[in-house]
Amino acid sequence: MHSRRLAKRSILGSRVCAPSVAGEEAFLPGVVQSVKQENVEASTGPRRNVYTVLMQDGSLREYTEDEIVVSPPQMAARGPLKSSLKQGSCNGRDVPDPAVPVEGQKVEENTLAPEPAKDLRGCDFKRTGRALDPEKDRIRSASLLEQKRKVVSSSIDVPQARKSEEEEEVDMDKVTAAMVLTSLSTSPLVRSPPVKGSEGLNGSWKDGGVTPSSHSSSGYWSWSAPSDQSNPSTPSAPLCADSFKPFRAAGGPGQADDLIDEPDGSSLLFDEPIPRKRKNSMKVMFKCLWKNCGKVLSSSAGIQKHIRTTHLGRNCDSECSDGEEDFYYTEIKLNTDSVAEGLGSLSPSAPLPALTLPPASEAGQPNGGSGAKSESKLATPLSRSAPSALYLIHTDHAYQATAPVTIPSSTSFTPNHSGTVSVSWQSPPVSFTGNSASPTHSLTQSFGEHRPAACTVLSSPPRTTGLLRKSRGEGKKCRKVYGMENRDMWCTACRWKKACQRFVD
DNA sequence: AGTGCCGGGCA
DNA sequence: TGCCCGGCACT
Repeated sequence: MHSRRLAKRSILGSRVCAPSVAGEEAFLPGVVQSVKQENVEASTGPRRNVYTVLMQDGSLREYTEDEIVVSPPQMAARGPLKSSLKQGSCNGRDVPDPAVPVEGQKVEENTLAPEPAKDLRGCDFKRTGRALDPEKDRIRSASLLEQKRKVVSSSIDVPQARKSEEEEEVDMDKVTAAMVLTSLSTSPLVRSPPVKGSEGLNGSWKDGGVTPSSHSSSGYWSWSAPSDQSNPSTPSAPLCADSFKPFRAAGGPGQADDLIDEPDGSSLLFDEPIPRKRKNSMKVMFKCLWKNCGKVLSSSAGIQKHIRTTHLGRNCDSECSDGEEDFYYTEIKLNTDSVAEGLGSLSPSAPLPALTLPPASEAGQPNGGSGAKSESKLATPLSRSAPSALYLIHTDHAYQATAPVTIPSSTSFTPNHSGTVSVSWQSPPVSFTGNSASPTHSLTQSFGEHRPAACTVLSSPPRTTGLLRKSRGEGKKCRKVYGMENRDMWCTACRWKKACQRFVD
């Protein structure tokens, strides 16, 4: 401790004034070159310092501390160096330790006190100096601090326990910068355009903290119905999602991705690093990014066709596609383990039409029934409504005996005994057979055993009686003509409650 | 409710 | 086979 303090107080290199000739009053300027101690009285007597001073004239002389004074430029007040040095220990406890080697002092000076002369100002010096030239002292203090800072920063041995506020700030800045860099390097959002924070979904696909997109629906990640995307031609990245998609907090990634995985790192939608999943648990799906759509199909062809026909208004096949539809859908991977849930959550939120397989997607198959059957197991729940709709349509047509689908490739004309011709449409194949309805009925009035050929009904059983009855004749009948009172006048058929043979329509 | 007519039973 | 009728569908 003493050595350090002593060193700081070293006057080596200090400008001093010393008598040109010992004992004279004339002082000449010089620079202290070295200090040595000598004991005046061997063991008990006080030891004194002897300073080697390089005088202005180039001569080296030795002076005791009593003989030299600090040079005027540094010391406004002249005085014995000794007093100055001794008073350098402002607290009085710090008496220069004679035992400290001069060399040690030099070393200390070189590293810690580049300008030892300034340090010569002890507490008293500071007081006096300040009193005499406060401004100069202030500047020196500032300079000293600066120098000390430099020295400390360059020294390996500088204790780290205590740092200046500036240093702490610097460290904090470093830490902050490191954190920022870390988050930037790990956050997917940095690379994907911010989209709207939507349904939390979306983030879902949607989500937690920061939402994935600013104007797109999350729909993407959350499977919820897509919100509106302002520009259909430029579907915004969802982001949902996950999007959307939330600015993943630390430890976040992975959890939110359990449901959906993005295989393509280039995708704007699912860009963040995702824990690898077992391949067999992933199902690739294709999601339409069109505004207010969000339809999800299991095949790229299907989604392309959907986009082409539904959004681009092109009814042509893929051959005439220019590939534009590729911009409006994205490929997503679903964890099949949770597909059911995903679909379940999807159904309620997404518009039904968007989830069903419209005829357009099965354009090649006029027969809706078969198309529905061909639907993949996964897509079935999504397209459940389509087949039923078709079914109803067909049954309805059948009921009206004009089944379009089964339009008669051939019509049969059946002459009956009354000379009229009955026309019946024989529907192709299928499972049901029965009398054709109105067409026949209006043309003929068949009696007894002979009935027109049956018309096929696709799915709904015609009537409870099984066979379709001929439509009621519009013309007059015996009952009407003769009335109940004249039943005797009726034709036999009418009496027998059979088709009137007398008044045939 | 009235009417047309099919299907079935019976003689 | 003829007669009769229950019952259904349609108007």
